[in-house]
Amino acid sequence: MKGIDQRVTEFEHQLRKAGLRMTQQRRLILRVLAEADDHPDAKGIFTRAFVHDPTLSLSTVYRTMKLLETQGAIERHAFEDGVSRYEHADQAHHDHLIDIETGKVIEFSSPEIEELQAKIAAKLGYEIVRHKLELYGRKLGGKTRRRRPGA
Amino acid sequence: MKGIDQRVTEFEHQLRKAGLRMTQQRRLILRVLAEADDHPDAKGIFTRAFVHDPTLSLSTVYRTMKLLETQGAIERHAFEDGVSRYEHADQAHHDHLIDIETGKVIEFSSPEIEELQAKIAAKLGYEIVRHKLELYGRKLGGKTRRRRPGA
DNA sequence: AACGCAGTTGCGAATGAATTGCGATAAGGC
DNA sequence: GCCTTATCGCAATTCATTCGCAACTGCGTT
Repeated sequence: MKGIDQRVTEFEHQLRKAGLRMTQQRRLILRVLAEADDHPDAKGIFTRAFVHDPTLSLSTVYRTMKLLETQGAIERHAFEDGVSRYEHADQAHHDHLIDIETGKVIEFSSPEIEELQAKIAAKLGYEIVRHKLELYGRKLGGKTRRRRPGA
Repeated sequence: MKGIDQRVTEFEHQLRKAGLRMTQQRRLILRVLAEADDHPDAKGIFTRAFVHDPTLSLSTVYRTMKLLETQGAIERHAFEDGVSRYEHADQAHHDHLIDIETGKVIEFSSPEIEELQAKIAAKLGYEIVRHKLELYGRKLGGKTRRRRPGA
């Protein structure tokens, strides 16, 4: 995993290049995002950041999320709960499987599916710019399926 | 294609069974939906219906959409424009390709992708309850690709 | 054909996520 | 350190959707 500080520094350069500034607030929000291993929404990010800086405002979080998104530093998702959820974008593309009972989000990726998508789009006369694939499911079997120690 | 009147009647029976009523408003909205070949949002449905009954209110459209959805008569989609869009659900399952330039929605289905999805979910210990696949793309080639008269 | 009662409606107010206007503040090039 | 201007905090605003409530209307019953 890429270091958090490194990621912050990279983004700072990116901002500078665009004539923008690296502020305390942005640094803090970036840190919160980098430390998150889930997909928090704006309020969630605000809450976590607020602990470290009680002067931070929710508007700033929203503004920063929009900025980060247009800069390509994060991805915004709209799952079925109606709010926008975010995750940092320095990792490889992946899709999501959402546990409809717990709301837990599991990431996965499938080159085969991507390939089929491209093929379908091409057949319809389109090229895919981006896509969204969300699977909503429930855990199999009463007892949690346990992996065999070697499989 | 199933007749509109037939569809309305079917739904009326479905309502009766649930102790609900077939009202003028519901009949009208149902008709508008059945005649729509696109994916209108609440306001769009309201506008089309309002022509036939200027006493109709937007709240009623929203309420009816929710009812129709829980009754399984329509499907609700949340594409990237932030509003809920609807389509009647009497047809086979399909996914959507959205033209990012025109907003046009094209329907398609791919058993191969569905199969892969199930396989992936199973590998993660899940069974899929439903899924959402949206492709966002732009039309290929400067000139509109024309189908050969026989292909 | 009239009755009655619960399901429905229209209206306006309320909600909640996200955005914005504005005066105050602070980043960072000089 | 200074100055320009991007950014911030706050309150007010927007926009989709929902809700409260009194009036109304399906529709099974008499």
